[in-house]
Amino acid sequence: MTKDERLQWFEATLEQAGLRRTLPRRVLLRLLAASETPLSAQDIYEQTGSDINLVTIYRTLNELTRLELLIRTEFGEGFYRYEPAPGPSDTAHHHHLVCDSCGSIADFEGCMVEEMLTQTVLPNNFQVASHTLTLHGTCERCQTQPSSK
Amino acid sequence: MTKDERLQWFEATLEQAGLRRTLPRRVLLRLLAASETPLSAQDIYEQTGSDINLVTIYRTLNELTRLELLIRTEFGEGFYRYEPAPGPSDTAHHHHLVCDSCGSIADFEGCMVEEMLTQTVLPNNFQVASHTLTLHGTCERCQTQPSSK
DNA sequence: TTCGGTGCAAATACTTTGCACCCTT
DNA sequence: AAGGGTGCAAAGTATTTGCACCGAA
Repeated sequence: MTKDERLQWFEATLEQAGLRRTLPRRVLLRLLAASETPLSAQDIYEQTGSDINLVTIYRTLNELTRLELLIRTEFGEGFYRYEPAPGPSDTAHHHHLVCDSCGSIADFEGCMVEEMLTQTVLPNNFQVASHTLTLHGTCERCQTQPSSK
Repeated sequence: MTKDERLQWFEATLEQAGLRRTLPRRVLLRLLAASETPLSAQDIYEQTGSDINLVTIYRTLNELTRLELLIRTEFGEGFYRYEPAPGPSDTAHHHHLVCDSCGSIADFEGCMVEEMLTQTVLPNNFQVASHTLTLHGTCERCQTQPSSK
């Protein structure tokens, strides 16, 4: 999925939900799509130079998450981080590696949870819709020169 | 691991950490060990009939988590839940099924993430120490009679 | 023109901290 | 006796809500 396709999908989804194409929404989507790692509300606020009200950022993040344009995850820091959803033709979602030493968050592709579940018996016929997998450990940099960030 | 073995492990760990065996700590460990699902600080506060100060509960939960006697997890509710750690002879940890309809949280055994990782290439030689896996979806009850709790 | 959207101020929810007193070791 | 532990009050973060004004359709 290219950056353009992604933006078009965003716009289309907003439209068919009867939502307006406003500046804050576009800015947020652009920022999140360009980011290497999931961003917090505070991160976004700072990256916009405080031009968009923090309350608006929270409201927008909630709205876009409700529309499933964003994914919300908590990495043990005490607040949520957001990133763009994989998209409608979901085939390649990813998960995250969290370094417990420096706090860095990296993506990792090649999730095999789906395959794993075909070999697993779930209690009470639970119907799985999605899943979250986060690996904790130590990143390469922290393995040699501990701490910091 | 029997309930008695678990309690002994708790006491021993407290002792060798130089921590005192106090009423709040015992009560918390007992409550958590007896619970079917992970409990929040508020849950525990209510289950003790408000006998133990909420601040003490938070402090105790942090302390026991630091000692790795408890596992802390966020299930998308906006607060943390705690449950007893698998124990030193960790062989069978478990993960959770969260019903997005009623919010119920159930355990599920038979995690195969470890095996999965042997077949996965992680970026930058990331060294995995632990992982969190949560399945979201619909529980059996909610598949027939939606909503409520 | 019409609602939905935004900003500001204030409120909430969860969690942590400071300090004096208490109790396990 | 001594130092860690607890309770109470207050503070700190993260996030939400009420309301008047603004602006996209």
